[in-house]
Amino acid sequence: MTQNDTFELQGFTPYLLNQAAEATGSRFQSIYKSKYGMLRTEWRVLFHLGCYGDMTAKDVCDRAGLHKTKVSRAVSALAQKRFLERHELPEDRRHERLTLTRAGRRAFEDLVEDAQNFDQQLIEHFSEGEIDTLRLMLKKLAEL
Amino acid sequence: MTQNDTFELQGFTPYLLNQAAEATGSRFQSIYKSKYGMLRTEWRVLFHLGCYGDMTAKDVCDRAGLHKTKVSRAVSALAQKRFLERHELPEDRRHERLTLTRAGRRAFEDLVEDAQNFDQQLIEHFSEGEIDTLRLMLKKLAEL
DNA sequence: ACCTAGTAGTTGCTTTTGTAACTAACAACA
DNA sequence: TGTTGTTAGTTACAAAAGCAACTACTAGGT
Repeated sequence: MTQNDTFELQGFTPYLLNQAAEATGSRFQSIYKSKYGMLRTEWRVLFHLGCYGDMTAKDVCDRAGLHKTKVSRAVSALAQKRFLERHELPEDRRHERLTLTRAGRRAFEDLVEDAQNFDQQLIEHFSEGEIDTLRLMLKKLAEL
Repeated sequence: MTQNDTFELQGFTPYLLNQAAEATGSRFQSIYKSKYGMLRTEWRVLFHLGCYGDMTAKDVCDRAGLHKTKVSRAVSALAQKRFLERHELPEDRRHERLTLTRAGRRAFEDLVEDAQNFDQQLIEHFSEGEIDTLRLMLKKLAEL
């Protein structure tokens, strides 16, 4: 436990981001996992559909930055839970429109509440200005 | 693509954190992966030893917030690459002190440079005040 | 009509992670 | 000296992620 080079791991941005994301993400995951047995990717797909309305799997990939196999499997899992339905588009039968079922929408709305409470608990440790800065920076870092 | 509930995914802190961490992390990963064939956990263990000096696997677990199986496998992989050596402690033979070899230290020092350059490129998009705020907030979020 | 190229989504196989059970060692105390 | 409880680290098995090949379909020439 000696040694000290100039480099400080605790100041390395990707490491800090990862630690913060891991800590908050895994805590939040336990909520939707215990309630609905959902994986993180399933949660994401559900929320994309819930927040932005019907779209194809490809749209979800692009918006969320997820690989198509991951989305494909998440969609299958959600379909099996009867949280969404797939409808082939007649104008191009390669695409399928994903739509939340009533049960899917209920789950989404339930989890929105949890998400809001969770986020509230996170951000109440900071000032409004800090939160705004954080959000702005994270968005920028995400698309760099 | 219609529908819009009050909840905004782009404002949900864990989601933003995850996107930013994923984007920066995977970009940086490609560096040490291509150079040394290292996985993320291996990189972390290497950097813990390089930055903070010799310690046991347990110490790494506690400091980095990693599960012991993950660390165990990363240590094995690094040992196989001849980047570290394990020495059983005589006063308690359950523990083993992990020490970087010369090759391990060289790899570490090489990657420190990459990390510094990488971080430089990230933070130059922001003001010093913003960076300070970000680091502080991420640390706080990580240990909440 | 046919050929080529490209796209949405799935499937199969490999690598990585997570979980729980295990081994070996120590500590405290009867 | 046992016995019980605890800890560091490994291993075996199951779940999940990554990658590449595949199917089914559309589009644009010729």
